[in-house]
Amino acid sequence: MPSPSFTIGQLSQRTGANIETIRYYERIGLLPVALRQGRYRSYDATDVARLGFVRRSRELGFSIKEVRALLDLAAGGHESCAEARDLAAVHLHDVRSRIADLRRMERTLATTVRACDMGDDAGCPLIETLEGNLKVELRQRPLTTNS
Amino acid sequence: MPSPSFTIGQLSQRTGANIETIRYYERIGLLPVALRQGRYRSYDATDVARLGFVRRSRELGFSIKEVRALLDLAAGGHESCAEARDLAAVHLHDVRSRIADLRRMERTLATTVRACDMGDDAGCPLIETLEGNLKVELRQRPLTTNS
DNA sequence: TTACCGTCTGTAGTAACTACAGACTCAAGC
DNA sequence: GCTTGAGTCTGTAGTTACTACAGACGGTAA
Repeated sequence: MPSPSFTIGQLSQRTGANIETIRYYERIGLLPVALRQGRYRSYDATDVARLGFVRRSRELGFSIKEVRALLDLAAGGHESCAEARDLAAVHLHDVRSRIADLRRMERTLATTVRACDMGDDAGCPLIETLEGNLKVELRQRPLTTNS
Repeated sequence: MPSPSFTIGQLSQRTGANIETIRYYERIGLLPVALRQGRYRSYDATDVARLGFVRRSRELGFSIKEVRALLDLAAGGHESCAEARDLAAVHLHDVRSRIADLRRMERTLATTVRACDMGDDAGCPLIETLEGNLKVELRQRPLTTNS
């Protein structure tokens, strides 16, 4: 018996991908051109799996290009594992360096916001930081000076 | 005496912003339309300061729209401090949630890469994770099984 | 029959740059 | 005086990964 088929809206619900995105993936060849029932696209379990794979990859931060590579590797069987692993390792390195960047931002922002809250400054600590008038790491002041 | 003036290339060197970006900022009104010497743009210390402000803001992850607001606040004097602080606080919250997202990615990637390295799996742990065959949080396996 | 929802194609918009093409200017060297 | 090369100019298009329409069509239910 034929596996049940869905409309694009149903595929969207099942995978969480939005409809425009599904059509976009088809356009760029990340998903195969869908079969038609009349002029409406028609999908089955295979499509759900493939789109699920794409979405999970994207959620892990892989780029579309990387997702393409991963799809190829997934089709290639277990010999591809080392390659897939390397792709993930490179990506992991990238994710870690983005985390480091964001943490630097976080520290500076948190420090200046805190300085604003203490509010014993002639000017605005944040603005002054952005103007480059203050060294970005504000020097520690005794909390007793506070208000 | 007039303050010394620079070409766009010199401004670029002084601030680290690239030339195309400087012209882009002018086009979108983030920097004022530059004076000309002949038909070349001409900049001075004021421009260095303003562009420096923009760059530092961008490095802290503020969007162009937010940078515009910060520039207005900086021009507005110290009454704007509370507003600037709030903008930064909202942004800080945003940065923190991006960090949390990336950390989730990091954990999953690190776990799957490690599982690949242990290599006692019939298939490829990464691919299987992406296929949704494994719960994303891989269960811990005793290290003694390794090799 | 009318209303309404879902789907279709095709195009344009988003953010923040970056990368040209092709023309022009200016200073230095011969 | 001429050439060469570096720097600059304008204007447009490309990048990433979608998202948001407009305007037309299809199918179903009251």
